[in-house]
Amino acid sequence: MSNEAREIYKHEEITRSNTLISAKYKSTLTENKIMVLALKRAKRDEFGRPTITFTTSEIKKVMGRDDGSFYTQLKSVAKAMTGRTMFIEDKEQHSFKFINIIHTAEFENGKFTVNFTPEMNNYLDDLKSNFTTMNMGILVDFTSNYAYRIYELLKTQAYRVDKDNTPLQIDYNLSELKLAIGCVNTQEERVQKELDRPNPDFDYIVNSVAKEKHFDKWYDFRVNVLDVAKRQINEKSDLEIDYEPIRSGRGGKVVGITFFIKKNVNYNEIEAKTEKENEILLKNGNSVVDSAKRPDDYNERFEEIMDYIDVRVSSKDLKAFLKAADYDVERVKKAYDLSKKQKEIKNFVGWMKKAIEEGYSEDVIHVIDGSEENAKKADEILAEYEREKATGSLAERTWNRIKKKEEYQEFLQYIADQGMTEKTLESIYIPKERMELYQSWIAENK
DNA sequence: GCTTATAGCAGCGACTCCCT
DNA sequence: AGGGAGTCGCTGCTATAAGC
Repeated sequence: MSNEAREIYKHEEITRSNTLISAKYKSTLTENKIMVLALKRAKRDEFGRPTITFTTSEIKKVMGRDDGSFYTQLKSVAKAMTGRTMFIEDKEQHSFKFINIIHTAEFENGKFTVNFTPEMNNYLDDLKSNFTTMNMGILVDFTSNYAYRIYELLKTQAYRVDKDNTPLQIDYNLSELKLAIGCVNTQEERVQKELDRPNPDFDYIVNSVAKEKHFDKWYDFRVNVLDVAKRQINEKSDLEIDYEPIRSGRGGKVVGITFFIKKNVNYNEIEAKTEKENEILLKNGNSVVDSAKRPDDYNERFEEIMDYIDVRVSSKDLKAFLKAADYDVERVKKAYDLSKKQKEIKNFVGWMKKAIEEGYSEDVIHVIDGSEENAKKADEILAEYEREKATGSLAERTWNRIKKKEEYQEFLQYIADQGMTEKTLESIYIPKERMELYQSWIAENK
């Protein structure tokens, strides 16, 4: 896809999106990740209500820890999730409202079940399609939810930035902004009532109606919300923003904010990172892998290899190839070309790594393939087997065998019914868990 | 266990603008 | 012009949670 087409596509996506996700109060990164997964995979139960059930191991993986605090943490996550609201904006009426997303989130018998509110039926499909991988990557990168909320708000306007990338000016009433990003508790009955009116008086709501509000002091708001948002958005997203306060009245009270937004010229790198490494992020439940000693065009090199290698391997393995080759794309390609000439490779990943590290030439391979070297080869495979057994590649291979079976297509259909694609399955579950899933499906259906 | 980030509050001098 | 109300900018303190 050309860069230009990518730009157009992006804008299309943004302008369609009028539903945003926000937390009532502070929410953790873990909660965000689980929320994203829940939205992506929710399906309707027998009453037509959207619902999703996670296994313990899946949750643990997403949370990235397996210690004693797991249960306590999950409790707070569940609590925070039930406070999630969706932001619905009616631009013509110049009003907006928040609706609750989650009815209950509970942990019972080793399963974490999230029940969405019935209202969510109207928005779920919209959310699934609008909540793209890119947004997901950016979302989990923000450590401040206000930063993310401000990012979303400004991004809806980003399509108006012209080709010269001159900063686009957007004015916000301070109270309106505070309501929109969740600095003020919009769950309060009176607040909701006021917000539902056409052309609501935001200053009145914030100053006189709302009971719970955060960052009432301008300085605190500036330092802890605006400055943090500016820093994080400029560092992590495709936008570059700045702002200025609008003052009026006695004492020079700040009554509004003027934002200046433009495209972040450094974003290509960030984008590649978020898109390509998302699955690893979810797989490991960790933040993105270390970036030490990588060439500047690492992502281009990675993509080149990803395009080149047709065999299905995880991006983690692809990265390992690249690293083993000292980030030399040609060395990886050469090894891959060679692999295609082999009669049989039992462990593709292991073979590739070795081929890259030891620089197999066609001659060398010839000898190894020869009958007199069979014993040596068998030993190598055995050693490889023992080595890989510990790291899980054995399961990976077993999984690849399962995928060749006839009933695998039926299994795909089954998980599709659960709202999951093959890609999602493979990015969320480790091979061992995939097999467990597969086995329980066999047990139930065969 | 120490550090860092987020959140919130109190106090006080500095500043801005309104009003007389 | 200048007194004063209202607000800001900043320091410093505390609490909490997450990361190292």
